[in-house]
Amino acid sequence: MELRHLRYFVAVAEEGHVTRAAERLGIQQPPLSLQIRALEREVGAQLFRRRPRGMELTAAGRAFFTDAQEILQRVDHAFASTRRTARGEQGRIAIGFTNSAPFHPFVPRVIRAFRDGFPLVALNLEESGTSELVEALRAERLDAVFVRSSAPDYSGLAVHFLMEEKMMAALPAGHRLAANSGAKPLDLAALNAEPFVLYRRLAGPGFYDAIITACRDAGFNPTVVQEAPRILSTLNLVAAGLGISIVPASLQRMQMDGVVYRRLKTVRKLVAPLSLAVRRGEPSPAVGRFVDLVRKTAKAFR
Amino acid sequence: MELRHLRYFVAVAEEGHVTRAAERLGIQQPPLSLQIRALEREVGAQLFRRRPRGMELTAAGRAFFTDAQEILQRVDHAFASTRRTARGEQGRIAIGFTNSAPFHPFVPRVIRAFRDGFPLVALNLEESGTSELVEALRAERLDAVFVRSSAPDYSGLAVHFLMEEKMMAALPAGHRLAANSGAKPLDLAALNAEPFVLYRRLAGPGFYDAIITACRDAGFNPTVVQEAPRILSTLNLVAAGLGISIVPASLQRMQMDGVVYRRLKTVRKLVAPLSLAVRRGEPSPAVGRFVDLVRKTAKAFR
DNA sequence: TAAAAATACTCCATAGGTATTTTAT
DNA sequence: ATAAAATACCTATGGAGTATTTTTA
Repeated sequence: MELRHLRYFVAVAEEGHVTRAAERLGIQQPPLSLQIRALEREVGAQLFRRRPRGMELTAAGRAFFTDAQEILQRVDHAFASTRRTARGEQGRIAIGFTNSAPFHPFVPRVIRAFRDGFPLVALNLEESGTSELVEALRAERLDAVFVRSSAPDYSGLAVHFLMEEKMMAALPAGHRLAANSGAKPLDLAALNAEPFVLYRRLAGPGFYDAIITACRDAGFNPTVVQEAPRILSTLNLVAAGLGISIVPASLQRMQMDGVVYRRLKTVRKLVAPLSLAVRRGEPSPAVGRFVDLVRKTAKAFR
Repeated sequence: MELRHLRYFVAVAEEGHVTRAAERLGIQQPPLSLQIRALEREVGAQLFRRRPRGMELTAAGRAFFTDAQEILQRVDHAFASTRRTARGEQGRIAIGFTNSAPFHPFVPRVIRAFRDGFPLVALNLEESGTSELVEALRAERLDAVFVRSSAPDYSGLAVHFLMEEKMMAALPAGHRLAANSGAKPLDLAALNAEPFVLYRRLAGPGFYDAIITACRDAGFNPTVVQEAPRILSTLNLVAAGLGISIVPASLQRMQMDGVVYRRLKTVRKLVAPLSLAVRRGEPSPAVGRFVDLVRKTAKAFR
């Protein structure tokens, strides 16, 4: 049995005449009659009662008619759905974020833009530490990951740099250096004797190492009094007066009581990059669309 | 596109190799390759990524795979379902009963037997007056009707006689004729002066006319003091002492307080037939099965 | 280099066309 | 008598077979 038989059968059932159905199908009556009889033979049941003025569905024919219509409809649906998937307009993408990424205004904005542009692509969003995300990406549990480190082990992955932002000093309110916060940028060396609260090294080695290196370049070895598991915890600890920290500028959006931000003199490498990592090789169309949109939006954002 | 393409596609997707799939399908590799490419061309999307060691589904291919499997499964289902319908093992039958029919023990028994024998045939059961039932049967709202009249207007219908039962006198408890109820059959002429309560003529002309005729043959014109809309109402009125009635023997099953039954001397035509009416012409297979079972069971029942 | 898919061709089964007959009211 | 399906026969498209080449890890 072939779909042709279903198409022919439906036409005859709807028209009630082999001749009229043949006309509609663009073929002649005799071959259509033969195909219908072949179908009946294969199904093993009479589908039509031959009347002198046309064809009438039997009970079995009515049952088959319902199914045949559904099958043909499903075929059309499968074609359309597959084409959409190939164009990247339909599917499912799993996206990961490091804990600090969602605070950058670009990230929620671009996710929203993708949702609007590709409403048939289902998004799975997951927040975790950089190393877990990269592992999940390699294991194909995630398709794209927003990371903020400049260079962990990205082998086998394609990392698209999106943008970077300055780092700022986060000081407890009332700290001596917080006094003239509107003033000129702070010299890193001025933090020389301060106790540091930093985002834990294991979860995201990028920031931690960059800060330590920058301090050493500025001539001192910072005292890290505590590591925090999440970037927000870092600010909570600063607010509690345990020490100072250095965080991406976008964290200013968090108007957190008890924390004052102060610009830092530009130092090479002491920046917070934002990148999008995907697996190397041909991505699924939907992932391709996502990467394209993220890169295009990032270019416009800068 | 034809089902062949779906069958071939599923085989290649499942095997991961054109060569192995061709083997499984019993054809050669080159034509299978061609069919797969033709399918891709018609869908308008690459379904496989050609690897040096086999074929790998693309995202679009995975989407199509799910649909293709469902479609093929549905085709199998349609065939099986249609065959069952043709054999009368599946479908829907609407059956009607006159008000008095369900009291005959044969009726619930045969319905139960059909349910057990043909569990995939859905039954719609409806109880109504004979004329309404016959009209519904002609209008194809019903497929088979249990009737109890011997001869209303059955033109265009096939009426299968199933069995008949005696009529009995239903007397109020304490009635003078109810005294020796275990005694010999009552002569109809003995009811000569009694007030009669009868099942209304409009709903079921059969009983009414048969009783009147029988009484006249016995030499008197019965006084009908009330007509009841349902056979059970008749018994309620008898129990209330309004009069006596003549009802099918199966009504004895209703052990109704205040009603005593008494056998009648056999009188020609004063019997309660039970018949099954269907439309003339070729019935649907399920209806055919039903009629066959009812007639066969009735023969055994007699 | 080796396994697998693609290409080039040949063949024939069968879908479809043409002409005519049969059927049922 | 007539409308419609069935039958008979013919044609040719395209699915499948055989032999060979190309591809890529």
